[in-house]
Amino acid sequence: MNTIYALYKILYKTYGPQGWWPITGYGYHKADYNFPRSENEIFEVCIGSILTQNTTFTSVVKSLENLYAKNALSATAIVSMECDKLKEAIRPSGYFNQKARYILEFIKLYNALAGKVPRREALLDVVGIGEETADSMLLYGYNQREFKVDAYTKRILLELGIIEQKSSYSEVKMLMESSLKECVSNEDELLKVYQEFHALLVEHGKNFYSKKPYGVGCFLKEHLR
DNA sequence: AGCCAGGCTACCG
DNA sequence: CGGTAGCATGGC
Repeated sequence: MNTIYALYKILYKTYGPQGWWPITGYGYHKADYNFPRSENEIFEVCIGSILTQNTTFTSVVKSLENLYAKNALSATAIVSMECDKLKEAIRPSGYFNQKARYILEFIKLYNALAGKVPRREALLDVVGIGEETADSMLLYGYNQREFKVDAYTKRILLELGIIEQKSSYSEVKMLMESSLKECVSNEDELLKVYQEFHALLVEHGKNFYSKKPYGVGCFLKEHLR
């Protein structure tokens, strides 16, 4: 068992299953991996992935509920909305001008897919979709084995001395994926580990890595010694 | 009052 | 290439 997988086991034992990605009208679905359950739920995860950029998820929930209340939580409904109405609905998540554009740009690709799984490269070609957002859509919307790296992931691994400050997104992603593949041979199990691990890192990050100095009281440091 | 949040683009050197 | 201002609202 390598360090990364050991880290996962500690977090899972501490916090348990997280049930990401939460779905409007249902919420988190702990220990139930049969999500998303429909085309519209896949779409919702993708839109949520854009909305959550540099924003708390509670704000995203408000935006998604605004869209839901307008019966506009689908690709066809959003493109037929007035752009100002879209902005109004997603306003709570911040950056509503750019995010409205990003959503409309994404929908072009989404419609062209006709239900198929997008290639990572195709997602990255969409304005407003960077590496983390692409991996978020693929991992939680399309159940693809793509590890999602975020600010907490880097912050925690840096504090533990596992990566360096200058480590790039793809370097961290590859480290996580190669380490986990060594320990988890079953592909379905590996997908679950990717989904839970990222959520667990966020939960742990909120607890010990949101304000400086980072890592005060973090028990991972002791466990990995 | 000020800092941070489940980032990305555009532009700089 | 790596580094950073700007984007905007809400919560604490």
